Amino acid sequence: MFSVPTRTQYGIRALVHLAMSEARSSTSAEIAKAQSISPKYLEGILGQLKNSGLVLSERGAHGGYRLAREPEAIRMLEVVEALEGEVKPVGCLEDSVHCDFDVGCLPRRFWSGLKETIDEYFASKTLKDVIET
Amino acid sequence: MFSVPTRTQYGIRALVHLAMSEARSSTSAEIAKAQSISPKYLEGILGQLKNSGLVLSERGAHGGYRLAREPEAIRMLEVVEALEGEVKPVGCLEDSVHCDFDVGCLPRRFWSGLKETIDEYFASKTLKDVIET
DNA sequence: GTTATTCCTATCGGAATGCTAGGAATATAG
DNA sequence: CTATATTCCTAGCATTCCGATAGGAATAAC
Ligand code: FES
Ligand code: FES
Repeated sequence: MFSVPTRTQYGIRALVHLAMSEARSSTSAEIAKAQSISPKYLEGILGQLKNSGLVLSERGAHGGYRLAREPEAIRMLEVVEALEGEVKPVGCLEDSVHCDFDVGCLPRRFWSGLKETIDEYFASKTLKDVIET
Repeated sequence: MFSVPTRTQYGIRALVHLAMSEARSSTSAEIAKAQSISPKYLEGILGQLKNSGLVLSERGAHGGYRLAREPEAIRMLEVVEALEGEVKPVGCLEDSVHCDFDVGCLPRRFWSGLKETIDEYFASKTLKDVIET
C-alpha cells in the first residue's frame, strides 16, 4: 500500500544525481544511464522538474540540467508535489465536499491527520538530508 | 498522490458502522445501504476483515457481522494492513533487495523514514479514536 | 423447506501507469 | 553554414490495477 510511482522515485534519484555533481550540468542521457532509468521516460520527468522551477536547463550541444537551488534549499515536499501533485489520501478532503455518510463523517478527521503527517515528513526533509545518508 | 483505495475507505466506514451499533450484529446489505457502498463489493471487503480476525460473522438468517474486539483495541494499522497489505512506499525496502544505483542507494533511508512515519500514525490511532470525532 | 444471509470464484470495463516513438526547436563547434 | 548534441513537445501503446458486478454454493434460523 501507498506505493510511490516510479515517476517520483526516478525524479528523486535524478535530483540526487544532480546534487552529487553540482556545478557542472548533467545531460538527461547521462543521468538515465547512471541511474538505470529509461532515457525517454526520464526526459519527461526532468521536464516536470524544470517547469516547477526545481532544475534549470540549457539546450543544444553542451546543454543539460542542474539544480536551480542548493540542495538544502529544496524541500522534498516541493519535489513530490511537482511530480505527482498534492498529497490527498481521500478525495473528500477538499473544502465543502462531504461524503453522504448520514451521521456525519467520522473518518474525515482521520484522513486529514494522515495527510498532515505525510506532508510534515516531506516538508521536514530537504534534498541535502536525502543525500547525506 | 497517496490516494487511499476505496477498498480501505469502505472497510473503515464499515468498521465505524459496526462500532456505532455495537452488541447487535449488522448485515452486509444494511451497512452497504447506510454507507452508500456497492453491496456486492462490500461483501468481499467484510470477508477480508473477517479473515484478518477483526470482525466476526454468523451465517444464515439473522446472521451478520460484529466487531471481534472493542473499538479501543483495534489499531488502525491492523485495519489498513488487513485491507491493502503492508505499507511499502517503494519495493526496494525489502531486506537484501537493493537498487542498482552505483554509488550506493541514498534515497533508501528517505523512503524508509516515510514508511515509519505512516506506520506510526496508523499504529497510534484506534477505531475508537476514529469514531470520537 | 423456505428464507435470509455469508461465502466463494470468476469476470469485466475503465482508468492509470510506465514506457516508447518521432521529430521540432535550439545551441555549440568547426 | 553545416553537422551535431541536446532539450522539448506530442502522441500513442501495453499492461496492470481498481472498482464493481454476477451467479451461485454453503449454512443457519424459523
Ligand atoms: S468526508 Fe471523506 S469519508 Fe466522509
Ligand atoms: S534501494 Fe530503493 S531507490 Fe535504491
